[in-house]
Amino acid sequence: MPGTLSVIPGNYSGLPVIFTEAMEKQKTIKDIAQALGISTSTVSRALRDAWDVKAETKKAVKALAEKFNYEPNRLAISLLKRQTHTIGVIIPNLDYVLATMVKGIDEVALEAGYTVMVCQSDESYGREIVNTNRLLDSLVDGFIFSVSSETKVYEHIKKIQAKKKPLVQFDRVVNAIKTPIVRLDNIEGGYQATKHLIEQGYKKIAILAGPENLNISNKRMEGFEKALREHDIKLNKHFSIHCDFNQQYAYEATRELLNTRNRPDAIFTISDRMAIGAMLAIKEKKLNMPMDIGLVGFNNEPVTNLVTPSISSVEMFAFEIGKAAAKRFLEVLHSEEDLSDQEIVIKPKMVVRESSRRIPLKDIS
Amino acid sequence: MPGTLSVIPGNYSGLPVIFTEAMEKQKTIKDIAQALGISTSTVSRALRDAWDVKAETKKAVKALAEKFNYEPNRLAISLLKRQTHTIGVIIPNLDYVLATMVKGIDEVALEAGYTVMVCQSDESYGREIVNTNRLLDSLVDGFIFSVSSETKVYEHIKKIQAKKKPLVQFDRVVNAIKTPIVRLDNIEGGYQATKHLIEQGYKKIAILAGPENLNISNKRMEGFEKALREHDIKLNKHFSIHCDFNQQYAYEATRELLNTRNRPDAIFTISDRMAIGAMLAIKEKKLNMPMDIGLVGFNNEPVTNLVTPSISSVEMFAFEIGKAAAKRFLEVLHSEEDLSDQEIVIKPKMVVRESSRRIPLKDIS
DNA sequence: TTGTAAGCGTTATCAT
DNA sequence: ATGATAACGCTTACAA
Repeated sequence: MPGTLSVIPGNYSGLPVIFTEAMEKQKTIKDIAQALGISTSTVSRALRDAWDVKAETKKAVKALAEKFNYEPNRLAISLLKRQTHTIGVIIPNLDYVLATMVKGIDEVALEAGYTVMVCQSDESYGREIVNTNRLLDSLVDGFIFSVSSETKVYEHIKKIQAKKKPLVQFDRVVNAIKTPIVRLDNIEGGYQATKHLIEQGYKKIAILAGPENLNISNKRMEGFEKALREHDIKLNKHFSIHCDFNQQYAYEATRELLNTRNRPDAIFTISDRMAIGAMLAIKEKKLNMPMDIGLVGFNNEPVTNLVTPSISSVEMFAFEIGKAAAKRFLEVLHSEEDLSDQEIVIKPKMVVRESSRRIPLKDIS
Repeated sequence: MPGTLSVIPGNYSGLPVIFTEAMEKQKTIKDIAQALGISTSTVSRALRDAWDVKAETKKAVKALAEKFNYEPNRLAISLLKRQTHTIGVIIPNLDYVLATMVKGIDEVALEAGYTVMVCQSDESYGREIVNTNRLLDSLVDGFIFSVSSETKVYEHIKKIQAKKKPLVQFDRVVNAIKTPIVRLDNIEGGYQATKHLIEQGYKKIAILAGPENLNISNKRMEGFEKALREHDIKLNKHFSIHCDFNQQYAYEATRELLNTRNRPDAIFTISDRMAIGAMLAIKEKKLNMPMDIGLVGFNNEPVTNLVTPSISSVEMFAFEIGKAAAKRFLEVLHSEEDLSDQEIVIKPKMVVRESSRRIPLKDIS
């Protein structure tokens, strides 16, 4: 919908805005100054406990400020200081993983006195652009960014950089854009999952990856291939499938896979939602997990524990990634050092559950 | 943590902020005016296509604006106009339901040219206050609010009203605060769920409700009681349980329930997460659903379809509620009418699944 | 058709 | 210890 992309600066809605009569004006420094018969600059200094203000004056000012219910106007300060103490967060959706990451970002930002503006793009490239522009002209101090699965052109992201706004990428990152990055070690994640399946005796392992333009998709697949190579398992082209990042597509892809003559004996999906899709197809075929077929997902979402059989998955420490991203952002903002070639890489952890445990654990009582 | 509650106005982080040398100044109207040798007011008017500007001048101004990559400074405009085109959204968490509602809010807000600032309080009263204050002094144009389960005192919300900021409550609303409201018909939801259980032949129905201070909790229970009354089932005090709004507590409460001599033959939980908790306890007891015991949840989250047996649940149309809340907010903002005694009430819909279907459907082929 | 000037609320520089 | 003034970037009477 290209129509919605064009934004008329300054007049977004077209609707009239009513200034309610009753709306009592918020008191300002000027009001205090007037009431006290002193100048605004003195008030300003008194309020901020400047050393060169008489104690007496300070007390009077503060008392009146209290009484007036005075609150400084952030807008005015922001305009003057050219910083809004606001972080723009662009994310592709609000699913479990991203929501968890946002919580992490939130926590750190709050602590540091920053407010977070979260814009979710619904995996739409167009909305991502709109959101970026909105936040850009809301004058956020910078961005913490995770691209949508649809995004293949990065002009809007480059625009952030052109405006010299601090920018940190997290989770779904674009390597073509040089910024500080906080992400999972996705190769390792794919590797761990696949290695685990191999160790459980699975020989014909398929992978359901996300769209090809998505970095995390390719990296997890890279880890998958690495594990196969290390164990001298030949790569079967038909077992490497790119499909859309959701349950339905994973279901369909799995159905096709299971209908081939030489069907896989294990499936690794790069998200838990996809694992659920795969599981539905597997159940439909009346195949037994983990005996007939193994299944491993990714993200370690709560749902993996709720289904039967429970689904093995790769824990990605979403909350930690969020926190790290926010911390890194604050560092970028407050340091002169160029951190744009630095990556913070979080190690994933394989969590084994019923869907892929053929060999019982011996060392558990 | 009362420490984090105190905010020093204007200096939140204490950290220094570096103005990068390379940071090329964003061009302003003044720059254009200077370059063209005309006044800023003419530029301002030209940019906004005022009638009283010569076509020629307009063209020149616009061309240069383009070339300069000019973008109006929202902060300055906001300061002048006293409105930020920003909506503050306060929510207790980012779980499925709220995330879905946020999507709805987002969609409407985006369309209307508003940017949304979402602050999630993690069910913490303290964080809710901090967030409210932050947004308040970020000068959002108003609030769309849903209280945390911990919130029992409403001074921070009253503060919003004292500042005459438009305020719409949605989903988890507080009746003590008089505002426009958008919510589910929770009584009806509780009623539908319970009536369904009764119709399936369950006689001893328990309810796991959330905390008592939560409106939705009490309303759903009210519906529950209404259905029982209508069917002449006596209320058993021990079957009405208030527990915390999460899986763990629901699990524990259910365990206790099932260990009583006269255990219930059906459980209605007012959220799906709680239903999951209940289900775990039921499975642990090796009771069969729906035969030995029936289970109905609330929210109709995707997970209800993924577990075995699938869980019956009450669909609450979260996305629609979000959209309606945003629409109502815009109405409040743009109209002089007082809408604060109006409620928009969305009707829920019972979705029957395996966990409570004892009587097979006849009219399905 | 264009320019001047005041103002939004604050801070900072320089006088006094 | 305090005040006057300019500045942040923009809009808008009002004057020209």
